[in-house]
Amino acid sequence: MSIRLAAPARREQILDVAVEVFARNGFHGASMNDVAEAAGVTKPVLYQHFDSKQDLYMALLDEVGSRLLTAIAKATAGVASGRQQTEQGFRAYFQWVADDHAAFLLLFGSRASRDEESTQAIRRITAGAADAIAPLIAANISGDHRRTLAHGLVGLAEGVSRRLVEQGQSFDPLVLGQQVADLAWAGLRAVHD
Amino acid sequence: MSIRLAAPARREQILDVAVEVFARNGFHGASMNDVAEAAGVTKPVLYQHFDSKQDLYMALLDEVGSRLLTAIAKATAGVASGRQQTEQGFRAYFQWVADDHAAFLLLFGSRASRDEESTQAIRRITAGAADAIAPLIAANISGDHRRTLAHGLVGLAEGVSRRLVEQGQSFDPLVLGQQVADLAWAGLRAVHD
DNA sequence: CACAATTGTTACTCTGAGGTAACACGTCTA
DNA sequence: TAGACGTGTTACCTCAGAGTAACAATTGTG
Repeated sequence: MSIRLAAPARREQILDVAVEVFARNGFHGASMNDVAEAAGVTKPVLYQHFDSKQDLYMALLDEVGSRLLTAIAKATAGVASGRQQTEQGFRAYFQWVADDHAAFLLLFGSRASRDEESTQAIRRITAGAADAIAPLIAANISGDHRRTLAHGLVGLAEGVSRRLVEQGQSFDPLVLGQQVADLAWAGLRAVHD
Repeated sequence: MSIRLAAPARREQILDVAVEVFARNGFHGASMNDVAEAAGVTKPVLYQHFDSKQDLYMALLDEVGSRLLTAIAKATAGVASGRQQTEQGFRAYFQWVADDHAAFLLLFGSRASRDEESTQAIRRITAGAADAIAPLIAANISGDHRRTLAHGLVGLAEGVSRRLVEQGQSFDPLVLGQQVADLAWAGLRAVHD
């Protein structure tokens, strides 16, 4: 028998290990048994805390995604200039990636398998990030077009991060954030209609 | 009994419909029965042409990915200036997306579920695209760092496309390519060490 | 200590789906 | 028309893995 934990603590612990397991093996590649084993527990315990595998997965996406968006929002909150917002936003993004590779892989890694429901959840997250970027485009283009380009910049951060994480390279989020912000900011200035 | 087709024709037809089916439902969301039904045929026929579901999937990724890389290579081949290469490259990318939404979703859509093998295949494709972009960065930075930023620009195109395709929006690849190239080129110029 | 509530395990059910053996139908050639 | 070859179908096997019922151990409370 494993160490007993009170329900809330067990729930947290399951979430913690499940991020790792799903990040490593993907949704379909990881069984509930795998998660249970990683938590040092047996399968029915998981079902005391989550209705289904899907339910567990969604809880993870929500938790991890809101951590990302919150980090970006906090980082850009007190900053006035668009240039600075860009830099602080990307820094927060890369800081989040550096702090928790598994979280990044869960949301954006190549093995993040997705049914309709989780696709929506992840869309909400990227859309949230894009909404933070869209206002920084000065050019006089339509709101929709603006959002499309903003999604491109979210993809930019994603592409950079995916390579670094998958290669297992360590990086300095401050430096990287500044460099990507340089690129992005200059790019944003160059947009015209 | 369905219409009889000669083996090579049947194989092609299966590949054609399988792109659609996998793009719509993802690897795990689509069963071999689904593919067979879409092809107007029964399951064992699939296994006359492909060893396994995985084998079929890999054939699709290879085919579709090489079409993308070839299109980019062709578009940038005869062009001298980096600025022009950037524009032609992105235009080819968006043209490919516009021509075949399903192909894009198969490789980069949110439902492209991936085991180790297909992850590698898709990495090879994005790496190929990044290799085309990397030399365009003028700044004196390390090759590795250069490739990282290049992967970012691949992600840029991916992020833009994903939004447009998932929203079902039509777009002009020439115009979009130019706009994204404007952004990317200005960004690339701004990179420094 | 008694016994209730909570936490955990063993051992199962059941379904979806990948894969296959055996057979049937068509078609082409002699 | 015989029969060989290529193409397709029916009907099955098999197994991983989600989910659960019944039971056991632990902890807290009068």
